[in-house]
Amino acid sequence: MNLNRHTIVTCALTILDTYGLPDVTMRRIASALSVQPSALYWHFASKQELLAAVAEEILHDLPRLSSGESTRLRLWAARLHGVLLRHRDGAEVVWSVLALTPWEEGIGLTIEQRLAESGLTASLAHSAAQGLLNLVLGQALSADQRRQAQLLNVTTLTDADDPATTLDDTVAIFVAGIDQARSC
Amino acid sequence: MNLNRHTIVTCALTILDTYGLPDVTMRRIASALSVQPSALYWHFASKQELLAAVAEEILHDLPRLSSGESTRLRLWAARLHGVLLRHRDGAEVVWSVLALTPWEEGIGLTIEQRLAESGLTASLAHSAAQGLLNLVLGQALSADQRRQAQLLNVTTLTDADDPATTLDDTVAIFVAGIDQARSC
DNA sequence: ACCTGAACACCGTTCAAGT
DNA sequence: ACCTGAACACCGTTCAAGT
Repeated sequence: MNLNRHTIVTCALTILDTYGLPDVTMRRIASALSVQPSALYWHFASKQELLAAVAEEILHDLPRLSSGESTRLRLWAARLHGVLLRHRDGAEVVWSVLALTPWEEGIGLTIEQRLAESGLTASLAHSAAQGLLNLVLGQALSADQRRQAQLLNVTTLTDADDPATTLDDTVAIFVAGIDQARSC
Repeated sequence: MNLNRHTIVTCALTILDTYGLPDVTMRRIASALSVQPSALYWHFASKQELLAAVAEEILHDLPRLSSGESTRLRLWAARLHGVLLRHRDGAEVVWSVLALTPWEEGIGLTIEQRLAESGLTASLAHSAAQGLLNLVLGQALSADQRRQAQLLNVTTLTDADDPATTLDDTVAIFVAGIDQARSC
């Protein structure tokens, strides 16, 4: 009783971190809040809408990439990566929500604008922004999946790969490629 | 009756292409084959195992990146992208399966080997291979998601973005970055 | 060896009805 | 305005039993 959107989102995040995305179900959230599943539907029209709010919460600490910061792309990418890895399955949640968000309203747009400022053609800026975003999300998703595989020790992994290092390596490569394109 | 693994996989692929991944359920496949759901479990231990076979089928047409082909990375990436987009939700299926595959047995390893041959350090070759794979998978996943959004016309998209063009743009950037790293 | 039938423990969502 | 209770149409998986 006395529910509100924020309480529900917080509860969902707790379940996410503790048990993972497959366990984030409407019934599970409801039961954790000692409420009927149908009660959630007064506050959210669907599970998708609830997950969108969860994704927003995950991205809340992420600073905007403001004007003139095209040189800090690597830093910003690392921060996005860090924010995603702070929650279990964070990358998957954000990705599933970003999929339904028009590009114009997503975080990719600010990257595109910085790249356009820094002298890329509009078309290349768009492609590069999309690529960089997918690269960071993809690395985070892979890291999450490895984390899960290790929990179930399905795999005997030889690598003690640090996700943050690998992320920075790949982003550095991509940014070097962008700089190359700029000078042509 | 008279089921076998191949028949089941083919049926699953048909449902995938026609209705999308959410509709690929054990019960749905069984009913399409006029069989009880439990019958599938004689041939596959779980849905995961079935999906792994589906992913293998999707990747079947993909040529291996053989020795000395590091210069054809762009071409190979385009082929992988193409294979993924040939089936609805293809990228998602392959990604979910690749997540459970040890790196040593996945398609990423061959990329890593080519890059190592071409003069990258072992560590960088590993990162770059992972990044390139995630980039291609990520672009394919995004393209799939846009395709779906357009089917439900959730979004009024301004872009007539060609996925293949964008893919090649981003891969070209990444490969340029790799070449840069090689010459240092 | 290969499949049926029935069950178990779940899902998301809807909707009349209560307070 | 906000929540309960009950239902609907689904899931993946197991397992005794049939042939």
